[in-house]
Amino acid sequence: MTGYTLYNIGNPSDARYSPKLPGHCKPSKYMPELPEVETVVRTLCPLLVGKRISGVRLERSDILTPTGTDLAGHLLLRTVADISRRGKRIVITLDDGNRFYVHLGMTGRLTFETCDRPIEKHTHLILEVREKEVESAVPFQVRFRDPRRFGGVWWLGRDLSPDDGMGPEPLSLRVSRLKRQLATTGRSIKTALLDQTLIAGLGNIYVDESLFAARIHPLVPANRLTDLQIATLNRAIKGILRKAINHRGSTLRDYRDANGESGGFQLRHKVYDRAGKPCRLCKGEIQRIILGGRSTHYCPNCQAEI
DNA sequence: GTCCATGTTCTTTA
DNA sequence: CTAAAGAACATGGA
Repeated sequence: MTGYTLYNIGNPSDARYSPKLPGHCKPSKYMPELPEVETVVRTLCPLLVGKRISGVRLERSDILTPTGTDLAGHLLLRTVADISRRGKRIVITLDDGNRFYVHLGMTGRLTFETCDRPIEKHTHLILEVREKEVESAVPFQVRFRDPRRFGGVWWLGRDLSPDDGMGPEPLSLRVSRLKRQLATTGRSIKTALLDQTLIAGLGNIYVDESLFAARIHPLVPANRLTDLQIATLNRAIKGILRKAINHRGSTLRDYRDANGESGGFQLRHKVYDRAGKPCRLCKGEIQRIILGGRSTHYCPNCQAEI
């Protein structure tokens, strides 16, 4: 049985596939915004859909909401029918119609691995999956690991919806809807775009990049944008997200997705994490300010104040 | 020891 | 009352 190469789970010569040695485990910085979550969903989909869940290990019960849900009872011997994304949520649908979602928070990872790989610290949930119809099929594991535990697993069942509390999806957002959403608040456009109830999926990186692409200053009140600015912003958000997804997300340091591949969009960041560096358009100096408690990067020259 | 970090939610303030 | 600002959550890297 050649399960390793069959499922293309990564290059065995990659450091990730060697046993971890003390001091040899490099730190990784994971950036789970919409493009990274989309990349995880796309890589997991062909590996997981159609497989049967043959084992469930919840190492930390407090990452599960509602606490005390009988996850093993619900998942064991069920088949994964679908994996999709809603905002930053990874939604998994079972063959009996029950659903749950995983949120990666700041440091969460959802990976597909062989069972013999060492289990890293802060691994909170392990699902063992096998090919459905094959007798004695090689088992694999889906592991949820999250050092800071801002992420977790939410059980939805058949009645709750992953749309709950989520604004519209930016990739299919009409200008009229964006205008209606932004009209509801006088907060800065930067803060408004981070609000998942107004628009789903954007995080600190892609808000900064989108505002730069639209040449809008982050401090402009959301409800004071002109119609032209809103139309430009809508196009900018879609363009930035599409490009980031095409590059499999943004990787700083040595992040790899579930297939062992890194993202590449960080090389195309125009403002994020570039404070003090020259603007790629005008050569002016990229500024960094704190807005809503988060670092915010922009070019004062390209992004005019109001 | 210090400061900083991708996200969300609860609490405090205006 | 509501909207907005701020703190909190937990861990690890620089």
